[in-house]
Amino acid sequence: MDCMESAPPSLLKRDGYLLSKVGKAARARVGERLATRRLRLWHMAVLAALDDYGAQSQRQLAARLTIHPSDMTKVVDDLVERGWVGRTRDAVDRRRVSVRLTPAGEGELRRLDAEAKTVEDELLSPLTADARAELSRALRLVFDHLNEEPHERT
Amino acid sequence: MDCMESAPPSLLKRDGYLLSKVGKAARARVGERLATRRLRLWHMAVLAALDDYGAQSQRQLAARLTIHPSDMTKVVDDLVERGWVGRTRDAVDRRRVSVRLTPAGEGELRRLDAEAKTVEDELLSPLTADARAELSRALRLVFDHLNEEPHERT
DNA sequence: ACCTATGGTTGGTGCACACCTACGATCATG
DNA sequence: CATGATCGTAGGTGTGCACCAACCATAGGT
Repeated sequence: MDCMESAPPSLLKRDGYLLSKVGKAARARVGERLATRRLRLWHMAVLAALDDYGAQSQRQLAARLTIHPSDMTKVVDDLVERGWVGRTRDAVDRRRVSVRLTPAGEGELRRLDAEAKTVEDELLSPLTADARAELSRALRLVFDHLNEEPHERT
Repeated sequence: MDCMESAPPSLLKRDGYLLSKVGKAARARVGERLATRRLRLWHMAVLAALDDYGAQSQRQLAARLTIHPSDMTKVVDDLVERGWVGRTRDAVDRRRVSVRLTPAGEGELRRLDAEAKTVEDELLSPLTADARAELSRALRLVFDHLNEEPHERT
C-alpha cells in the first residue's frame, strides 16, 4: 500500500490530485478494515443497497451498483455463506433470484457502517464542524454532477 | 471503467464514500487523458517533481514520490524514450543516476498540467468559487493530516 | 585490498478489479 | 411448441499497481 507521500509540491496545487489522494486514502482505510473480515467494499455496498431498497433481484442490484452481474453473483455468494443475505427464487419469474437482507445482515451492516464512520471521523478530524459540513455539501454536489454526466461508459 | 453509479443511498451519507468515489473519478479522468498518450499518473508526477526540486537521483525521486525504486526505473525509462528527461551518471558518486528535466519535458509538463486543470475544472464545475476555495483548503488540511500519520506502511 | 552497503536494473510475483463468453434454466411471443 | 430474449452462474481474461529477489557496478570504511 502506498497511502501517502511526503510532497510532490506543484501537484498539490491541483485539487484533482488532492481529491484523488484523499479519496484513495479513504477507500484504503475502510478497505483495510473490511479486509480483516475478508470483505470488500462491494459486500458492504450490497448490504446497504438491500437495506435501502429492500429485497430485489440480483440483476437489479447489479444495475443499481453498476457492478457486472457475474461479479454480483460472487459477492452474493459470500454474503449468503455468512448468513447476511438470503437467496430465494422469485415465484412469479423463476429465472430471477430475489436477494434479501437477513436480521444478521442488518446487524452486520450497522457494525460496518459504524466502523466506516470511525475511519471517516479520524480522516476528517483536522476539519472544524463547519468545514466538514461544507465539505460534505460540496462532495455531494460534485458527486451528483458525476452521475448526470456519465462521461464514458464502456 | 466504472466511474459512477446511480445511487447506493445510505452510503451517500458517508463522506468517506463520496470522497472515495469523487477521488476515483478524478483519478480516472486524468488517467484517461494520460492514457491516450500512453502515459500514467506516475509519469506526470515525476515530471512535476523534477520541475519542483530540480535534477536528482532516481533514488531520491523514488523516495519523494513513495514509489518503489524498481518501478521508478521503468517510469524514467519511458520518459527518457520520449526525450522529456535525461539520465546522467553522477560524477561524484558513479552509482547514482541523476535525472533532469529537458526543455521538451518542461513543455510537456505544462501541457499535461493544463489538461489536468481542464478536467478538474469540469469536475468541480458545480461549485461556486467560494465553495471550491473552501474545498481546496479542506482537502489540503486532510491531506497534510494523512502524512503526519503514516497510518500503515508495508 | 577486503568487506559491506548502496544505487540502479531486470524480470519476475501476487492481488484487486472490471470484463467477457458460454451455458442451462426460464420466460414471453407468435 | 418453437424461437428468441433474459436471469443467474461458472470459469477465464486483461490491466494496473505494488512489491520482491537477484544481480552488477560502485562507494566507503578499516
